Amino acid sequence: MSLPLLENLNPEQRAAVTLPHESALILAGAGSGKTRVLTTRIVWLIQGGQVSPHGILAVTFTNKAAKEMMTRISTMLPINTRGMWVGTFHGLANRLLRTHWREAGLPQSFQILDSSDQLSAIKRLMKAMNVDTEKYEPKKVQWFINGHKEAGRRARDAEAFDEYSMRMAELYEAYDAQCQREGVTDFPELLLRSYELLYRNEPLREHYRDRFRHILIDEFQDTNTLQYRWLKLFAGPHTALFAVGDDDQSIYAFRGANTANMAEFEREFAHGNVIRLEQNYRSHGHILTAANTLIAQNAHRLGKNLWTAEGDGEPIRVFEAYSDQDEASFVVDEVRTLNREGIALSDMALLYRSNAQSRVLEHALFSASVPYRVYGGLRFFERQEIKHALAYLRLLTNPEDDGAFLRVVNFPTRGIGARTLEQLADTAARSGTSLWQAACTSGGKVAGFAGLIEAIKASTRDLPLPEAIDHVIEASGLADYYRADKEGADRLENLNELINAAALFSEEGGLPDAPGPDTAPDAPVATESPSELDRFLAHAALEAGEHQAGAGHDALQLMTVHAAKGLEFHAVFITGLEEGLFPHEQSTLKGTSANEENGLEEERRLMYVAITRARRRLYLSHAQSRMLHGQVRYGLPSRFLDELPEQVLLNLNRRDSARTSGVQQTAGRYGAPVSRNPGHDTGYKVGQSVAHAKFGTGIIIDFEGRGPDARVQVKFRDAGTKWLALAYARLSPA
DNA sequence: GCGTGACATTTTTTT
DNA sequence: AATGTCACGC
Repeated sequence: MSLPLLENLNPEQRAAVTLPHESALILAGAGSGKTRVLTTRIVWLIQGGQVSPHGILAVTFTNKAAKEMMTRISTMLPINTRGMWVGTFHGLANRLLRTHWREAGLPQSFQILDSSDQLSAIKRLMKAMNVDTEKYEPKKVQWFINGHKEAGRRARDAEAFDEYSMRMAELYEAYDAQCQREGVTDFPELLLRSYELLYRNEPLREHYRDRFRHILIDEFQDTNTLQYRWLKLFAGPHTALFAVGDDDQSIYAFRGANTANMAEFEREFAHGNVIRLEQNYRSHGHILTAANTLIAQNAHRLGKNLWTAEGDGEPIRVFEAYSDQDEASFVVDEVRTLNREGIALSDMALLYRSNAQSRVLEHALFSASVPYRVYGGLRFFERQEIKHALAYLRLLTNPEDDGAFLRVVNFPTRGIGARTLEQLADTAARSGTSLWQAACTSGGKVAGFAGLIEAIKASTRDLPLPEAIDHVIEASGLADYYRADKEGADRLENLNELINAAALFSEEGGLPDAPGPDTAPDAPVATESPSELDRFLAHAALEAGEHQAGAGHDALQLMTVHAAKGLEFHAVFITGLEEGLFPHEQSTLKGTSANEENGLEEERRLMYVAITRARRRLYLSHAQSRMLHGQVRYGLPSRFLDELPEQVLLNLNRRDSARTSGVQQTAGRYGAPVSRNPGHDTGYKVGQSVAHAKFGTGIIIDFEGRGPDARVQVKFRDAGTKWLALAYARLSPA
């Protein structure tokens, strides 16, 4: 078969695309055309008549990736792709549960809690159970529950060996009971519940196994235990699994991703059917060399080495700033220069390890009037006014939802306080009903609220979705509340935006997360399709919304390294390359030495991801001092800088001789003054890098005494923090 | 019942 | 620095 489809593929890519009907593992390095191979394979399978769109299941991790895949497929394949199941794990699980809600033991209008809803639900539960939240932190409980769910364990399967874990398991069980009572699920529950559904229901399982001939999984290295088992349930004797992944880009182990799934998949399914995509089409040579050298220091790898047909390109620029502000000014200068040379701002990325670092950078960019856009942070559907509006909607469709009830019963304030609610909760608990039902039989202000909800329900029954939402916002008093608030203009605008989002959702038919009416014939069991409101609410929970304004303008891209995965830019700045920040201290400090090692390796993979985002130019910067949690902290250069081959680096500081010899210098080249304690003529100052014969390199973080008594506190990179007497410790400037 | 001020607490992120 | 939580007083 000679298809134009395959023309621009290299031999490995072509081999992957045209694999026979067998399971295979594709080890695809950064920039090796992974998404292209995946989508081209789907198109190739359908075009060649090997499978109908109906027989394809394609799974991704993010909505963005799912959309991207869908778009690419439909441009290559001008046929109806409706029957194809393409989506995120959670989106597909939701689709399954909406179709088979009865068999899954859920109410038809079950709602989905996001992380913060889940945390409130846990706090509420713990309060009702009189659990000491000092001893059992709600966050830890959440972590415990989700961790077990993601490993496929219900409360009764949770390991409980001491008082603490037994109590945790009890809470887990009670939490699940509460969710069931209220008709809500959380994110991991979607997966676990649909897993159990297919596991127990053989006819249903056989139906889907027979249907899906080809299952394709993107970013396989990010799958957790439950997701892998979920996939395996779908794999019948006639199913070919096509897993694409890169173990070197696994950066979500901290939340349960299990890289071992790749090795296991190779053993269980691929049977040596492994294709490596190692040619990188993205970056120039020096950048790849740096990435390869860095990642080679990880012990646990499947092994892979990227190469490029391009030349070496430019060296990697390394810059040491005096302070975080100095670093920010440096970035601003370089960005402007590149922009003047014709590089679009949107083709440059400013990366950092943690969100807190963006503040200083934003400030500098704002002062210099460089347009920028920050990714991450608060998402659209997570804003409080949106959550309030959604809670009203949830209550309309699912009155058992106590969480939604509590969120809005007194917002805007209706004089229903803690005391009243306590009594209401008592009544509900005694009769074993929901707060809503208790409210319907009570009097006073609570009855007023119940009447309000009933009235809204009646008047929105026959309205189209956007108008119904509009009515809810007005009738609930939300609109008036924010109109009265002098800082409520933005919130009102967002509420309007919610109506727009609903209108858009209606137009598009609500795909791909929820099944439209067209998918009902797929099901072996007849079922009513969910209401548009239910589908919209699921959409809101599952796709928190990269729904941000200003996407069309040329702006510098700011984001965490995590958020940058899958993207590429002409120029990339990786900032804050300091010990403790990147690698982050939290990732290496906790737990056993094995955990520490794993933590460090994950940080290194994170650095690998960051480096491989760059096509042509890469900047690495670190600062000697940085404001963190309101205090100045002194940090050593990240060990990752030492792990890069020197011949591909260009030290920008050396061009400025004043910087290296300038012991007296107290201001960075870019103007930000750095405060330093006078060293009392000892030749040492706070913030200075020093070397010790035994402890290695470190940085002076404090100073006390003078003359022969002078002592310095040094934070060593590897040996911890120590006080040293200058008269005895043989320190030397480093 | 509700608003205000003192207090502690800070990873990374998607769904 | 900034944000959320909690206790207290009106």
